Amino acid sequence: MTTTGEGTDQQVPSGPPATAADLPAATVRRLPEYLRALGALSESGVETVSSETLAAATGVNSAMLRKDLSQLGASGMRGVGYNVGTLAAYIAGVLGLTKDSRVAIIGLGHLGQALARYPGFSERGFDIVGLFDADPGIIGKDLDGIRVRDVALLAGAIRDEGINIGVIATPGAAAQHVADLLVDAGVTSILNFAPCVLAVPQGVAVRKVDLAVELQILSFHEHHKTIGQATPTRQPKGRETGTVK
Amino acid sequence: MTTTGEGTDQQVPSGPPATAADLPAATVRRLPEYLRALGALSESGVETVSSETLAAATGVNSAMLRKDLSQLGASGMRGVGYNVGTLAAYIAGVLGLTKDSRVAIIGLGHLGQALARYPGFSERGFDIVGLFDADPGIIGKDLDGIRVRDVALLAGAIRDEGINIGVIATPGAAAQHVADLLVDAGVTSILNFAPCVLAVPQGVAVRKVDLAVELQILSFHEHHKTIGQATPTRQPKGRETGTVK
DNA sequence: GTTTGTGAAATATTTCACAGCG
DNA sequence: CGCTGTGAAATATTTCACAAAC
Repeated sequence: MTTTGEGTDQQVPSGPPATAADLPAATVRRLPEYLRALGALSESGVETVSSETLAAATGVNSAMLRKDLSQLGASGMRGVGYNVGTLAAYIAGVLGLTKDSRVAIIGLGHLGQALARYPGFSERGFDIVGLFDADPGIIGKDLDGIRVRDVALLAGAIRDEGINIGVIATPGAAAQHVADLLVDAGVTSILNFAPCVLAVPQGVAVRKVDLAVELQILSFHEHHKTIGQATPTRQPKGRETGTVK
Repeated sequence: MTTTGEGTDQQVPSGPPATAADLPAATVRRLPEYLRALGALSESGVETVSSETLAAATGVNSAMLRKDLSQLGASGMRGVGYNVGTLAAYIAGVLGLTKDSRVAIIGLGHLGQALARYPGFSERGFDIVGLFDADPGIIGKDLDGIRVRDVALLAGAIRDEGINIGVIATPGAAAQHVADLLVDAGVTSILNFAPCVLAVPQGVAVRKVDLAVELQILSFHEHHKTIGQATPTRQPKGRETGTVK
């Protein structure tokens, strides 16, 4: 917490980000994808990867991948490629994954319960340390060793337990109230599954995931099916070997 | 059997989309959001809405909203605004929501089960008609009145039951296989929750939702929260509605 | 008066293409 | 050689600002 400006960012052991403050949003969105693909390569025992191969594994253009990485400050070896382990560690550093985050989930209906038990979170360094709900029928329930607490205890828990990410999985009507609680207690990162737009002060990052929205976008493409369709997301066309190569 | 033609555009009650085939992807992504906000307004008894108000409710710039709508072919009344009901019907028509879609969910671990029970799907016209898994311990289980079937029966069910959207909620290792089954049986719209990139032929729309990716993007913002002086983007706001992208 | 609809400008993002390094 | 790193071109998207319509 000592650094100001940008000159002397403290270096973490194996090659952490020196500059990375204002990456393009589009680049940031792709970093987790690169990281996942690198993890798969690493498990396959691959040591080095070319931008072409890594790009194929993540469904992007290789030039874009190189540009993304160069913007991070990561670098490869010409004629060779990128070192899988080094690059993965570097990206993890940029994403701030070197220290685990502490997550609270608010709202433990079906979706919230599924999120609480989703192994992908803890696997990637997100510790779920608090579960909160307003329904007395759910409070007290134990989910994989974590007891659901009354949402009235949320603010205190955030402060006492170092929670820095809030996941809102309540009905839409309650979401803004929960967001206010989170923000007032100092949380600046919110993942919102409720179908509504949250109002938050500047400096608070909100990401929204609306499952029905995704289906509606698919519905659009289904409805306007013509030959030589459009691209919904970044996806490899034709027929390519899906994952690792 | 992917019927290529669509020759006769079906008539929607109050103003079916005549042109809407190749909208910008960014516009399509926002349509479900507009629709949701319009639904909320409608429930409040509001009859007319200005682009400024609707934009605020969806977190976008009003000029962009107007441009989106004009690209759809929807129109408002100058000096007045847009008719809530008419506009909602129009957008629903463009999205192809006038007929219900039939959805299969494959993979009924915690996430798949939560999706199967998520009320937001049926509320918005997506009928979940098939649940499939490969685990004998889950096959036969009843989830809200729908019995989980063996994934070996998937292809037949797609053809017999008119399933046109597949939701993949399996582990990553099984996802490509399931995608192949879906595509071979004629499904051209896939929502993928597995943490991997799917290879599909042209003409198949895939959207991917990776919950851990969202948290990692938040982690990035959390990690790089410093400064605050750098770029004062116009618009000093105390409390904005928005989403970090 | 208010608010839409839209060209034109401003940004952001992606792709191309190639120089230069190992 | 093969592959990275990157300017420059091509696209896509967002915002501005204002004339026209009600």
